[in-house]
Amino acid sequence: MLRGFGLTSGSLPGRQASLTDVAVLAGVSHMTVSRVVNKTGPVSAATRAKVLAAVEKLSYRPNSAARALVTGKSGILGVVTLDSTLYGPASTLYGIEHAAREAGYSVTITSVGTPNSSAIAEAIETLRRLAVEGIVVIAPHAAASKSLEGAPLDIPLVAVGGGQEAPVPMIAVDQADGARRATEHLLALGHKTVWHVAGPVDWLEAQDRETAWRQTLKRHRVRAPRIIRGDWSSRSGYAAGQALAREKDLTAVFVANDQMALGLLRAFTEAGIAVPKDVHVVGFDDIPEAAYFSPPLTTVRQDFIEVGRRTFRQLAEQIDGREPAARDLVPAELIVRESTGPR
Amino acid sequence: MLRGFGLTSGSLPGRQASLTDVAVLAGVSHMTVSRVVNKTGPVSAATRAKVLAAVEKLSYRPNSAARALVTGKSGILGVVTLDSTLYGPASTLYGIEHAAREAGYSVTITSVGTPNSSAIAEAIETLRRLAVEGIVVIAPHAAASKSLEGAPLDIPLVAVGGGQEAPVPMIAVDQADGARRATEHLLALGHKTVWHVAGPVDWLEAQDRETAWRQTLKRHRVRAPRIIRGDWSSRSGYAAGQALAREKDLTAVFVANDQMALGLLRAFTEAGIAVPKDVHVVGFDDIPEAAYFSPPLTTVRQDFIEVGRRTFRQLAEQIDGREPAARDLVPAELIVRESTGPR
DNA sequence: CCCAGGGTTGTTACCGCGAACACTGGCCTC
DNA sequence: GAGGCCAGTGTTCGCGGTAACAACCCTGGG
Repeated sequence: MLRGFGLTSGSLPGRQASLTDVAVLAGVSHMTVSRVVNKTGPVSAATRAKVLAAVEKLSYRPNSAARALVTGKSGILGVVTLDSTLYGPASTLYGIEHAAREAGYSVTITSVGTPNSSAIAEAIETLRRLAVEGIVVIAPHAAASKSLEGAPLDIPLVAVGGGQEAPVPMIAVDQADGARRATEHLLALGHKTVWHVAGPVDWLEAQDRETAWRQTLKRHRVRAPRIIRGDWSSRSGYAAGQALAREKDLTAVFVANDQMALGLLRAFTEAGIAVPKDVHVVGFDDIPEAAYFSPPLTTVRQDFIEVGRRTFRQLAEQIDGREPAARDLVPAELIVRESTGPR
Repeated sequence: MLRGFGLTSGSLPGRQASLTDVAVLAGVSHMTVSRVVNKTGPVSAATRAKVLAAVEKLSYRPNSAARALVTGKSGILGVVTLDSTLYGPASTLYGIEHAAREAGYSVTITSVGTPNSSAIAEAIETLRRLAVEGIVVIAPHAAASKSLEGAPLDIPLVAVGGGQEAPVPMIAVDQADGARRATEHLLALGHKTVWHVAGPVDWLEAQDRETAWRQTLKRHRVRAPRIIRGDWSSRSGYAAGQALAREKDLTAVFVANDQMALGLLRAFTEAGIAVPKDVHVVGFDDIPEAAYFSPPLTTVRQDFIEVGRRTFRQLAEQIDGREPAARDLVPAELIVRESTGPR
C-alpha cells in the first residue's frame, strides 16, 4: 500500500503532471480542470468525475510557483527567530505554525544567531525575496526591536515580545503583570525585600520584568537590593546563586527565568542554603521541567501557544487589509510550588 | 536611516518592480538586467553600473515564484517535525536551517502533533505541493519510520533519527554507542547491575537505547532488571523514580533522557535516596541544564548541530543527483558529572 | 417559433523570469 | 582583406497557472 502518497500507477513522464496534461487525458480544456481543482465556477458532475479521475491517474499536484506568479499570493509566511532552543521562542514558533497551517499558509523560518539590526534586516530581506505574504519577528531584543523602526511598511509585519514601544504591531505575554505577581507573591509571604536575578540588559523582556519588580517594591515602600544579571542560562544562574549566597539578608529571590533559577538552586544547595526553608525562589516561564526541580519551582507561566495563535491572527488581519490592534498582551499566571512553600 | 531595508526614494507604483521595469529605466533589455542580477554572462562595466543604479532606485527584488516556475527549482527545503519543544528535534531543526541557509536554501516547516503514518504522509504531501526540492523528516518514531516505507521516491528525502532499518537515507546520533557508553560507565564503577528507565516504546531511539543497554549487560553477564518505561517527560521520570525507590538492590540507573532523569532525581530526593551516595544516575542528551541538576548529571551528549549539518549535506547530494550514503551515524559522547561521582 | 438567460465549457492573454539562440561589432589571424 | 571568434546585447519562447471574456448548449416565456 502506498498510504496516501499518491504514487499510483500513473505514468512517470519524468516530470510532474501539469493542468494541461490532466486536461488532455480528461478530454477537456485546462480551465475546466482548474475549475474542478479549485472548486471555482460551475462544472457538471460528469465532467468533474472525468477530471478527478485524470487528476488521480497522473497524481497531479498544483504548481505553487505558477499559482503564486499569477495571483501574486505565495501562501507563505516568514518567521524570523533566534536559533536557540530557548523554551519561549520555540513554543511560540509552533503556535504560529499551527495556526498558519490551519489557515492554509506555510511557514518558512529564518534564524538569526545574534539579533542585531543588520542580522534582522537581512533575515527580513531574505524572506521578502521569497515573496512571503507576511513576516513575524520573534526577537524580544532591544536591538531587534530597534531594527524594526526602519522596517518596510509595505508588507504585513508583526513582532513577538517586543517591549513597550515597539514600532510595529506586537504580541507578547504581559511581562510586567507576571513580574508583579511574582514579586507580590514573595512580599505577601512576609519578606522584607525581594532580590532579583535579571536577564540580559539587551532583552526587552528582561527589562520589563526588572522594571515591574522595581516598581512593585517601590509601591510597597521596600528598598530594592542591587541587581544580579544573568544571560538566561543555568550557568549564569549558578554564578548568580554563588554571589547571592554571600548576602546575609537574603530571604527571597525572583529569578527572570526558570533555567537560571535551576542554576541558582544548585548553587544554594552547594552553599548549604535550603529552599524554601532559608530562602524562597520564584522563576519565570514555567518550562515543563520546573515542577521537578529540587524543590519544585514557583514560577510565572507564559502561554506561548496563545501568543502564537494571536500572532497569526494579527498577521492575517493585516494581510486581509483590516487594521489590526497595535498591541495585544496575553496575561501571565503565577504557579505556586514548593520553592515558596512553608519554611 | 533605513538600515538596509531598501525602501529608498524610488517611486512606488503600487507593485514590486519587475525585471522589465528595471530594464526600461536602465535603457537595456530585461535579459541584460537578469545577467547583472544573477552574475551570469558577460556585461560591460558601464552597463552593469546603469543597471545596478536602476535596481537600487526601484528597490528591485527578484520574484522567486517566477524564477521557480521557469527553472523548476524553488530553493525551498521542507522539514517535517514534531510540534514539541523537545531539545533534540528543536536543535536538529536549527542545524538544518543553518546549513540550508548558508547554501542558499530556505526552510519551510510543517509540524505534526502525533507522528502517525497519515499525519506524516499528509505533511509530506503539503510540502510537495509547495514544490520543495527536498524533504527532511524529523520523527524518530516507529510509526513515522514505517510511514516512510511507502514514501515517494521521486523527491529527495532524508530521515533523521529513524532507527536501524529506515527505508530511506537516514542520519542519526549513534544511539547504541551512547547507551553502551552509559551502561559500561556504570558497570565500570562496580555496580552489580544497571536499571533502565526507557522512553516510549514507539520511539525508535528509545528502542535503540534499550537494546544497547540490554546487550551491554548481557555481554558483561549481568542479569537485566525489569524495565521502567516513561514518555520523555520529567513527570514520567518522577513516577519512575517513585517506583524505583521501592527496589532494594538499586544502585545504578541509566535513564533514557535528561528530562526524565530530572524527575527521577526529584523522586529520589523525596524518598531520601542520595545521588550519588546511594545510587548513580546517568541521563541522555546533555541538555544545557543537565550540568545544574542536583547533582549535576552524568549524561550522553548528542551533537544535534552536526546531525543537522549532515542531514542537509545528505539532502543536497540527493538534489544534485549524487548517490548519497544510505546511513550516517554521529558518535555520542559520555559527559561525566557528579551523579556518578564518588559515593 | 424566436429570443433571453443561465449553466457549462473553451480561448486568449498575461504573470516575471531564464534558456536558447540571433545579432552586432571590433580584433585577430592567415 | 575575408573569415572567425568572442564579448556584449537583444529577441523570442514558454514554464503552469488564473482572470476575463467569448461561445456554446439548453430551457422557458412571450
